[in-house]
Amino acid sequence: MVTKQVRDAPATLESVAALAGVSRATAGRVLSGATNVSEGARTSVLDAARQLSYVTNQAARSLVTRRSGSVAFVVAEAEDRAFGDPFFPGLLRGAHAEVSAAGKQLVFVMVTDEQDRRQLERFAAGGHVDAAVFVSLHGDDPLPRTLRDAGVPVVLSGRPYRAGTRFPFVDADNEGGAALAAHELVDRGSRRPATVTGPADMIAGEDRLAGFRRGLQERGVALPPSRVVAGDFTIQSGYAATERLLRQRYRPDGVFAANDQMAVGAMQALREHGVSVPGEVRVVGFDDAPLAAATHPGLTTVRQPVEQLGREMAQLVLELAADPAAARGRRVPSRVLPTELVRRGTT
Amino acid sequence: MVTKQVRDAPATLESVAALAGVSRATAGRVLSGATNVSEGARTSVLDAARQLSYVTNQAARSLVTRRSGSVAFVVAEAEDRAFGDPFFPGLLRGAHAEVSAAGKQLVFVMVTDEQDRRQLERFAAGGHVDAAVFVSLHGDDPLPRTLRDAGVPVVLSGRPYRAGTRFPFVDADNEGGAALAAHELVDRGSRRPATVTGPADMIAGEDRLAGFRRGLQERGVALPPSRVVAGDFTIQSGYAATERLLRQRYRPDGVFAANDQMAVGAMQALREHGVSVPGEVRVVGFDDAPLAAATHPGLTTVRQPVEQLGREMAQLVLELAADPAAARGRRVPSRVLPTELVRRGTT
DNA sequence: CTGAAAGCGCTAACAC
DNA sequence: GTGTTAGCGCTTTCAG
Repeated sequence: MVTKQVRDAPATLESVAALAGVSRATAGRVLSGATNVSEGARTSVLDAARQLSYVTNQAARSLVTRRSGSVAFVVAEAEDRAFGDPFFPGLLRGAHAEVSAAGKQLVFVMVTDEQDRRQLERFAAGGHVDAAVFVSLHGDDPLPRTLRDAGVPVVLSGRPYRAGTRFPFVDADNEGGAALAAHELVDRGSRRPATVTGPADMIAGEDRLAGFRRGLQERGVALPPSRVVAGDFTIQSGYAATERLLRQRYRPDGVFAANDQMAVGAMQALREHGVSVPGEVRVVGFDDAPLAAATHPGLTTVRQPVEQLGREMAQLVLELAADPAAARGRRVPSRVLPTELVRRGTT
Repeated sequence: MVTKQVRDAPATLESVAALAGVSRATAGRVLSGATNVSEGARTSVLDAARQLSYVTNQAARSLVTRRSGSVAFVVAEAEDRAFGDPFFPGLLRGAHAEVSAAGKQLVFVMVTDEQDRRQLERFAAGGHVDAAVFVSLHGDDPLPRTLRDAGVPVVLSGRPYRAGTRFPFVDADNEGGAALAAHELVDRGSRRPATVTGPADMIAGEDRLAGFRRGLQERGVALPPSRVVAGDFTIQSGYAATERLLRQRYRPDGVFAANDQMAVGAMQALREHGVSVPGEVRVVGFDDAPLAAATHPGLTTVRQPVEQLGREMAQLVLELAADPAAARGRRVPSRVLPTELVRRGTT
């Protein structure tokens, strides 16, 4: 029968060592996974630890090792845009899985104003995190650089806006995925394809537009400026953009929306104007959000591996934290993950 | 000009005290907000701290105070259901705001399997968190009790499933909100209202059904069993449930869906069957998710203050952590937040 | 009101 | 392989 340890003072390395009949140092070596310990010592320490349900005191360890054992997941968003999208939960989930598997904890940080910023800077400078991943950064935020200068490895989600800032990042292949969408539209018969783009200040949107262009070009189909209309990743903007498209003299017969939300808006507009999908107009989205499977007909879209993106971000930053040399190295070890077309009913 | 402190060894209490010309003890008193310090000492310490950009070493502090300065945000979900809903990000955001305002950090924890469970138990037992809030608990999970028994204050999101488990919780007034929905339907003219319920194992769904019943009763309108159909909070289930409703001999002229997702599914089904909304059938949802504003017409729904729920959870658990006596007290200081009807175009 | 001193529990040299 | 020892930076009695 196991000893109830509920309310007592927690076991310390000292007590474990005593029970195991070894020194504190040896007990410590076993529990922190050092190799140079005899088999006998190892098992008796492990036994003792189990009996006392020993848990290492992270504070004490941190004090001497100067590593906190935690990774910051930073959401930097001025407005609450990031909360509407299906992205953020997946990234969080993936990052958490990886961080947790590494035996570290994920500290969630949201940065909305100047005060938050300063607090995070202090927090990081104080050595409270071993690494940080950044999500949904707007424009050219200086925060990552600040942290990096304070010695904290940083990885960004999404290709950084300015080419000059050499930060490691993890991103989906937006360009390639959009080309896939273009091919699908054309191969299914669209001859006058159009696209609803993302906001100008988001690089993912730009990449998708570029990829769409390339994809059409590869099929020898033109994309006149009149068939490129701007959206902002919301359902409403997809709706409005599509109405604009429908007012044109020569209606498009295919729409690539730069994300699924806008594609849903597009479908609403098409339906309300009595345009059949995919009969008269084909539609392709991007993301493969849960929403995409729930429309009627189901939305053909480009899937990006959201959770995997989160995992890779965490993995990468963990590597950098483990090996500071790599972090300072020339090569920026970014990762671009493949996207794939998910064909449903709108093409 | 401020001294660059970027790469140097971080300032310690010792160095601050030296610069300020006081003892380490006094410096510590100032920086941890004790009152019994002379004005002169206080200002010189504060100055010194600023100059050295001192940040207290949380590890060292924790080691002696035995408090970690962090709060766990625990997502316990067997499947990924919790990730589709608009709920979880709002709760997280609210909780984070409050935790952060209290100068503590939010540690994000996901529990999916037995191993995660054990890890969290150890983590908590090791004193790594001062408190924990639980989100999207299924059925009657033993985890909260385990933590509480380990001395960690716990607050749940949503009324606990079993009445017997006396945990503090924070919840929206599901019952009252659903009654509002019933009133709206009837007051707008529905005489044969129906409802699409949530899954049987989720108390929020039960509460909403009960509230809907009460609301109809208050208006003297009947709800025959044939007009109560089961869903599971997904768009697809709302779609399917509504199709079932439409196959009945006497079609309903109003639908209350227990969440917005199902309401969206319901609207899809109605449209596809050529039924006009709100002309022939009125629809009311629940949650006021972003989606609700994006349908055509806009979805009338019951708003619950999601972010506020998160805030209150954090607030409550922080209070309990600050005052252990309260935590052990008789009274369970749960909080139920009001809901309100948001009228859009579907009624 | 302030200072001196004693640890909190752990790791990392350094001997043996 | 293993034990001894010296702190990591902070809070907290306890004197003064």
